[in-house]
Amino acid sequence: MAARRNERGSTSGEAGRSPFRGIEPDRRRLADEVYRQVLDAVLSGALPPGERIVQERVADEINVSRTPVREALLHLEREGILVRAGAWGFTVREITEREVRDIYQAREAIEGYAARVVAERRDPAALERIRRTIDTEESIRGGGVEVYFHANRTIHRCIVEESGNEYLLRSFDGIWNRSFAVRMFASIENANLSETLGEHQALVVAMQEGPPPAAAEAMIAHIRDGLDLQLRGIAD
Amino acid sequence: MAARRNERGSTSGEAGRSPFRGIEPDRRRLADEVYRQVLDAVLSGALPPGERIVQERVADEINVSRTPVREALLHLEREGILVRAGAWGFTVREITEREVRDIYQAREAIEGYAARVVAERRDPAALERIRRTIDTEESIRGGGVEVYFHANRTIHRCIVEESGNEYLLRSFDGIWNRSFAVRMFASIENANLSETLGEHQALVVAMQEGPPPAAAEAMIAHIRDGLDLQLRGIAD
DNA sequence: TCGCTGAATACTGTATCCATTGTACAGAAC
DNA sequence: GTTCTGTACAATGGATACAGTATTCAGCGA
Repeated sequence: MAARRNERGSTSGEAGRSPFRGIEPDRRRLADEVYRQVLDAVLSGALPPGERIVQERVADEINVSRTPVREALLHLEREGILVRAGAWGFTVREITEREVRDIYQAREAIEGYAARVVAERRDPAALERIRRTIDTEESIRGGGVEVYFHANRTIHRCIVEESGNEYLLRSFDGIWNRSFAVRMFASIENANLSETLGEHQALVVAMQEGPPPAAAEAMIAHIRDGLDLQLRGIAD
Repeated sequence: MAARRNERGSTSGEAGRSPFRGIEPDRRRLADEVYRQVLDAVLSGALPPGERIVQERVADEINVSRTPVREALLHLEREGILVRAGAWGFTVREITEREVRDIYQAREAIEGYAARVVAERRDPAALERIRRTIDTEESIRGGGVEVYFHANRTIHRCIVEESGNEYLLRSFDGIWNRSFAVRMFASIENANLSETLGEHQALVVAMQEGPPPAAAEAMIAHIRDGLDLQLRGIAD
């Protein structure tokens, strides 16, 4: 279970000057590595809600000291992924239906406004990138709920990226990490997935042609559909 | 300059059960205390942008070890208040005009939607609390820019609180801390302050009577006025 | 059998120590 | 005089040692 750190490609943006690529493009702090691993474990479901997480245990598992583990867990706690469980370390935070609604509502605020900004700019390059992202991600059929949600997230994140606002993007990531963390999508049937996937191209049309507030409303309606889907899954 | 930890009052919320107030109602982690103190120093301007912040120096000043200081600074870095400055520790992050615009834009997303939610609920108690908060805060005339901004923040935060959505509130706090941190309001003239202060009651009317999207638009317009004020201040 | 008490235990929070790294500066070579 | 190199230094990242606290559980007495 060695840490994988070679994800970053070459720094192609400024290539051609030197025969050497940076000698440590993957240099990270151990704390970041631990953060990533624990978050992945939560997102993948390996650490289900309620599971106890003890600093020393984690430290032993990945062969580091408690210091970086502690930093990573505190970070995850501040993000709302973990909660302190008194004298028993941390646990993965449980989620309530109320919180599912809050998450979707916050998404409406962020992503609705991002759609509005994109519509205001009406930048052809941005719209084209969004369109291509949708084409790519929607073509990935089959593979279950996790694949679907990854595709959906990629599409929605792309729109927020194209708003060009770092603060909106940061809020987006915080909210989506939370929602993934609790695996709120576990109960959605594959059969329903295509319902919302097809709506994305309509969003692009709204951003490209409609007035900006209408683009926001289209996004909000789209997210509300997703919430209905989610709540039906919970009810079943 | 020893650490002050006796700020929390008695736990009045659940009083009456025991004649003793918890023997450690003020029990906090040192790291939180350090976080608070450094953040306050940044917000108050005692640590201006560009100022070097060294862990050991801070630790000496408030008589703790480097460990809690380290945690606090890393937390502030993740929130975007500080940036790492290579071998010179941390510094308070500078801000660009572009970022001022992004901050206001993100506020439009969050607070605009919060106003919409409040308008959708149309809860008399919530509206009444907002109205009272506005009355209280707007009555505080004089005292300079900092007082004005504190009042303004209190009013806006109250509206987001009444949306009842934890995620919106969390995003709100993150954005406002950032904006305070860089003291982006330093250049606004007192003379202009009353311009926007008077608009708040109109917001309540919009939330109480108008359709929810109109309440959002009213809030967005109000924030945009604030941005204009801010940018005029920068230009001067 | 049930409740109370006190010790063992299992954690986290804090302090301190060590290793690593990046910067600056002085001195030597060209 | 300029540039390169080696060394000193400053600051962080990580490991480990220590202290405090909350929980559990065993044992004792009513």
